[in-house]
Amino acid sequence: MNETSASGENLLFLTDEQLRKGIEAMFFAYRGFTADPDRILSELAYGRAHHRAVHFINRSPGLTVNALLSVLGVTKQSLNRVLRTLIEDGLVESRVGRKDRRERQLFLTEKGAELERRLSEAQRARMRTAYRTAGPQAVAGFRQVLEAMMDEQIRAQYLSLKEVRS
Amino acid sequence: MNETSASGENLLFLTDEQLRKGIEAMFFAYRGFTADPDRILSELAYGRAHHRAVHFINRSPGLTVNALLSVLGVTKQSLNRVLRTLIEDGLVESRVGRKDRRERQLFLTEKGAELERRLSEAQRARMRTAYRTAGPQAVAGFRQVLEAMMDEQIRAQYLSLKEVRS
DNA sequence: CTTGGAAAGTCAACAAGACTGACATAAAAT
DNA sequence: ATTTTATGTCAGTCTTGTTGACTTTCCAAG
Repeated sequence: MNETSASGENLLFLTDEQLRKGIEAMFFAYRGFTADPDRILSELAYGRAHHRAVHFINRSPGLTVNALLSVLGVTKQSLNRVLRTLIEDGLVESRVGRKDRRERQLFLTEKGAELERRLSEAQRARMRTAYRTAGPQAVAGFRQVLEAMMDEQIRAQYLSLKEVRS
Repeated sequence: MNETSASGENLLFLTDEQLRKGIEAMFFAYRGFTADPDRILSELAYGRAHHRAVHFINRSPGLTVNALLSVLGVTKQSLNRVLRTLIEDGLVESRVGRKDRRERQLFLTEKGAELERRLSEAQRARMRTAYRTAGPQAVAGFRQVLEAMMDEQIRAQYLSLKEVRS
């Protein structure tokens, strides 16, 4: 009822109005975040699902289909359609697993890596600009809040990949 | 190649790897951000599109269809399907515009407001927890980066609603 | 060694929600 | 009177999610 009740301490300053603004900021920012890759993808008759698959295959070459659909949070049937077109178009290579031959290991081809670079460069450019505009301290806060917003298991997954691979 | 090259200044610290982590943080956090409302919506055979419509009608009662589809960034055909079900189900009321009788002004019914509260409370709860975990300074940075990530016109739209309505 | 799950992946069919295009109606503007 | 604007609707397409049913491969218990 009293909006100014938290104005002194500034630690418990979470009015519903401020939370609502945060919610809308997420919504609008996410739209900006996906806008540039979306434009590139639509030229090629691909969608966001293709982008995500290519992104994570690039990040972890050789990961299995199961690992990929787990990180993407979709069903294997849904992923499979996307994956099939990427393989048909020669962007992704699917090799039979070395140890377990039921598994398929996924890799980007040179052509796939090229698309990945194009997409992620567009996305990074926007992120870079936003980071520079907001400044280093803001970036740290940005990451902290986003991490706190993730589901538990997802956050663990995310944090476990925080280190750069050699 | 050398990761520590930016460790001194900490102003131009934007390695591709750090940008990639930011991109993934957005992806995973957005999933968390929508997870709670999605669960509620699926019980009711609604989707995210319904949530967004209800959210913005609640924020700006009496806004026109045109204004709504502009803020949502979808076509009228797409919005219309969602809006029709919300009106049929008695969550949204569409009144002929007072000044311009071509326009329809949109309002939540009590039932609609109830769903809005349920959805936004779930979302606010997560946001509140994330904010408290990260702290006030992080929250400020979070908002700064998100604002910088929006498209120009969207940001203007967003900022113009920054003030609390009476 | 065989057989009977279990696990990984694929195929088929369906649904939500986005899109475009065409058209209808009513009201406002010229 | 004519044109423009705001809204709604119908039809059809696309992406990307879903479930269900199937094949191939592995492993473990008898």
